Amino acid sequence: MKPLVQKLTGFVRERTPPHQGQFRNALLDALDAGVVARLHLRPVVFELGHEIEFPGTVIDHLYFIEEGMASMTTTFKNGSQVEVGMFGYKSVMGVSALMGTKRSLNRVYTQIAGHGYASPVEAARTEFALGGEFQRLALGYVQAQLVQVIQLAGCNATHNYEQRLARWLLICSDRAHCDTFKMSHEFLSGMLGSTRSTMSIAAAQLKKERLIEYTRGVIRILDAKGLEKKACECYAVVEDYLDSYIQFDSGMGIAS
Amino acid sequence: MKPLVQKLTGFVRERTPPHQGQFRNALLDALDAGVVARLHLRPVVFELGHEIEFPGTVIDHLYFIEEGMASMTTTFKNGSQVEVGMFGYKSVMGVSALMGTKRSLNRVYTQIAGHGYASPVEAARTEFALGGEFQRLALGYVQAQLVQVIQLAGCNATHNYEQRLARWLLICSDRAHCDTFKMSHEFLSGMLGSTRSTMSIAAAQLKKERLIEYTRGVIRILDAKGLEKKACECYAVVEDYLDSYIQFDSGMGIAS
DNA sequence: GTATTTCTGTCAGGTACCTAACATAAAGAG
DNA sequence: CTCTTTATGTTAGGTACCTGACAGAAATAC
Repeated sequence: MKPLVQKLTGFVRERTPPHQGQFRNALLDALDAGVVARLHLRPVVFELGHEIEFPGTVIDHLYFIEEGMASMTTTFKNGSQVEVGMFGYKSVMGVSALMGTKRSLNRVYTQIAGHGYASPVEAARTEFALGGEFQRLALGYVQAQLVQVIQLAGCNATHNYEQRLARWLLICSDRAHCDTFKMSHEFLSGMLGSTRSTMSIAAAQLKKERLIEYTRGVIRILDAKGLEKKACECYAVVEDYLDSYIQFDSGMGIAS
Repeated sequence: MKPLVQKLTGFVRERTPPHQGQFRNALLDALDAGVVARLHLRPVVFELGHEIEFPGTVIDHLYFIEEGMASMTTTFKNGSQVEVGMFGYKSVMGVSALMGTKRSLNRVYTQIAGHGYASPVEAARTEFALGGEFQRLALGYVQAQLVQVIQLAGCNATHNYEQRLARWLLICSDRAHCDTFKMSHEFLSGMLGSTRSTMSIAAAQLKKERLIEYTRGVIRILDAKGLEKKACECYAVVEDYLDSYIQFDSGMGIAS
């Protein structure tokens, strides 16, 4: 089996910055300067394929992505992997360390190179224990992660690969603020738990409809709106929630 | 489409009680009497099909099951439902109310009738804010729920219906402490996002191997060990974590 | 008792996806 | 430039599952 992690540098075209504030990580940006100081942030670079968490390893830092994207996968006994989460500039990685877990339960690794900040887990735990804004946002993010994976579980049981590919590309684009990624069909098949030939067929269909274009390992989204129509509703559900969890007293209960 | 909720009274044979302590809900049982008093518990009965949470509705109580089982489902636009979580005597329902969400996001309803306790959400929030044992356990449970749904997402993408049916029956048995359930193949197909005929074939195979037996809407597990071999590993992963989250400083990081 | 409903067995025809090849062409290595 | 590697197109044959249907039998209603 080919390695899932591949070279991905270059080709990441920047879109508009997400915030006017100090941080491009939405969660950090929502925090007061005093809180941020107590998190003892240290800038970090996420190199392509860098393993951020590995099952069984002690979680020693929380990570806030500013640019780039990371995936969480679960590995089955037979060695096959499936993606079960995606992290970007609206995410914190390692929150399970605040939930009573000492060691990582899933593999998390960089899919699109970028950078961000690390906070030592003791500092984060101390700040969390104060019960203030940081606790509120961290818990809000945990809930957002739960919403995502709930939707994913349903999606995987129900929707076909063309829909799921469209969803994946859109989420990837949102997480990383870019519409062009360096990734092969082989790689995508690993993310969606499918096969290379199935991905080629699904991708060819999306290309035919002029929603995406690609050549040898580079995919670009041409028509995000059209892709969204093609994708299952799971994309919208997940993104809507992620957009809302940062606001205090938000519509996080969603009316419908 | 037939209603998913069906009559289920009777046929629930009791197994050994889970605890020697005061509560049969594992989480309540782990709490000090003082904490329990502050939760303002009120006994409740979970009648079959009773809706415990509904999307968009304000969460006003947390519920601790002592007997019985409840499911969480997600509903797609086309009306189809898939189960994305199961609750039993090791669970709390409504924890998202402690995570910053006011309104329920998914439907939760009783699958196997039983009873338990309700705690008004204000009391639970106040106790949670103290940062003590209750907070620790509630967060541990949220993490356990995350582990479950992560595994489910992978399982739905990877394993076949025979394995998934075996897993479902085992989890159901664990949640409800019983090995005989009143539920039809039609009902099971709804839970697993499949069709009645597929479930009939999968169930017939398990019956042929003498792992289960059934007649017209009543299923009994004959050989839990054998069923566990048949089931995918997802069953063991989920149950192991649920067994461990209550112990303080537990193996919740799991070594492998 | 009879009539109706519910549950399960089964099957025919179809779709989605898989396995596992083989072919082609672009990119990269030397 | 040549050779190798990598990415994609494509296909043949097979499996798992779906749709939709029909039949028989058990449970329930009357």
